[in-house]
Amino acid sequence: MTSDIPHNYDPSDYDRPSLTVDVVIFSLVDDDLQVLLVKRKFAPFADMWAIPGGFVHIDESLEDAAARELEEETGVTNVYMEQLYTFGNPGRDPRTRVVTVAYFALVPHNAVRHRAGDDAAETGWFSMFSLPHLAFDHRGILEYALTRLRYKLEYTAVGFRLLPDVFTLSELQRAYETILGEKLDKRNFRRKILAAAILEETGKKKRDGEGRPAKLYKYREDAVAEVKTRRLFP
Amino acid sequence: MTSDIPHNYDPSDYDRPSLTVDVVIFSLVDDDLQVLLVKRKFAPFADMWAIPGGFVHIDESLEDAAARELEEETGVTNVYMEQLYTFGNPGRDPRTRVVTVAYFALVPHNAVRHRAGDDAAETGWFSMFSLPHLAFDHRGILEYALTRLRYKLEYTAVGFRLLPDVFTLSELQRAYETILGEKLDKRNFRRKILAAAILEETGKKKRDGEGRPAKLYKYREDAVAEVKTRRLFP
DNA sequence: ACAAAAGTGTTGAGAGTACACCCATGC
DNA sequence: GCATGGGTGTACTCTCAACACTTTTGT
Repeated sequence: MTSDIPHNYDPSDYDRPSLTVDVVIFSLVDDDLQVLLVKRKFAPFADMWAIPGGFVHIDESLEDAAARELEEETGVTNVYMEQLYTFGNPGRDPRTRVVTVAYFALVPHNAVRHRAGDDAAETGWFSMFSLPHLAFDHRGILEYALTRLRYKLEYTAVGFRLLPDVFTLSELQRAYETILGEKLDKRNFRRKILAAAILEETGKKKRDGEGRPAKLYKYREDAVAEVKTRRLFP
Repeated sequence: MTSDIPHNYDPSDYDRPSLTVDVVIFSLVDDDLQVLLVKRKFAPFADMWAIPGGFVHIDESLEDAAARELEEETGVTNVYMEQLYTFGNPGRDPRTRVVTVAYFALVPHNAVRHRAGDDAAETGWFSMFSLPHLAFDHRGILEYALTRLRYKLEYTAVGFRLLPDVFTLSELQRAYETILGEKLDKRNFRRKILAAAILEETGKKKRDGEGRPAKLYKYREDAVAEVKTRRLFP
């Protein structure tokens, strides 16, 4: 019921958990699924890597707080982002009770502003498949985020949100293979991804490197992102 | 990163959102999907119906807080419960900033303690298909919970968590039909539910009412609850 | 014997999977 | 002309969906 309490109830400061948002920022770098981490400056876990995040301001929504953190770290706005899970075990932060609402974001790597030490915090991209030691319960959060991302890719077509505005089907397939960790059949991949009807040809071709130039595709703005999953019952 | 801030940072009380858990308690009553609501005693929304919930204690996990609220309202423990979503728009509580972590629970109606006004709060079961006016954003939370429950039933077999320990396949099918809002084919339903291999016969039969006695089934403790969903990519 | 609910199989359609060769370009 | 990656079709299998009658009990 969200707090049905008499007006005179006055919880002391110590009774109330702090609330933060953390944002798992995924990107593809050199055919590798990477995540942006920041080096902590203060105790606890000083000098350890952690998922970027911070306190929720009193007048902003959780989504806005997550988007703000994302922009502070990457300069990027308007990317795919969804709420992942809320982690709140006592003891996850040794100082005090902190509950964090975790989000995950998919950002095209070419859109990221690579900060020139502008606000001093040290950040770095790390492969999801060889993570450093992490502060708090952040390792578990990242693993859960990867599970959710993989699951999502299996029944939707959000993978292209990690690519630039226009991309080839081979690039998209490589993205799926990188994240899912398995080879996919080229013909079946193309048939299914096109059957989902969320991409359209740009009419242009990618002409670089070797080999035959590839058609460039883009997201159809009018499309619904979710491919309807097969149901257990008719 | 969950609050990387210097030690001397001291947010005033007003800077910090309050945190609650709300629990959407589903049950089947007379072949109807119902939800337990409580009547608020205090402003705002005094005398309106609301989803049961309350503050998270400083030393309990979010799951524990949700389970505590559930038990306070129903006397029930050990039921299916999962985190639904965290709602935190500023303005959802007109007094102050309140962020709520919503859970939903599936409880067999026969297990519910029907409170004899024991701790004074008025509670009531309401059909999900004819809800009263609700406090805060609770209508939206219930609608989202129903969507998630339906979605979940489509690719898992958790429906039996709304039934008593033993049940017939016809009862289970009626539960699915009630929640999904559509008729299901008896033969296909049975084939699929049994193919999921999470139920087993008890060897007993339900002998009451009219007609041929039905086999009673129960949950296989060793089964994995999640039926693997069909993947978009092989 | 009849009313009531439980239980049971088959067939056609559509989707999923596996699989190999030709095409367009740059050098 | 050859190396490189892009692009295409088909046959088999399996799952899904639709559909109707027999069985067991109580009265």
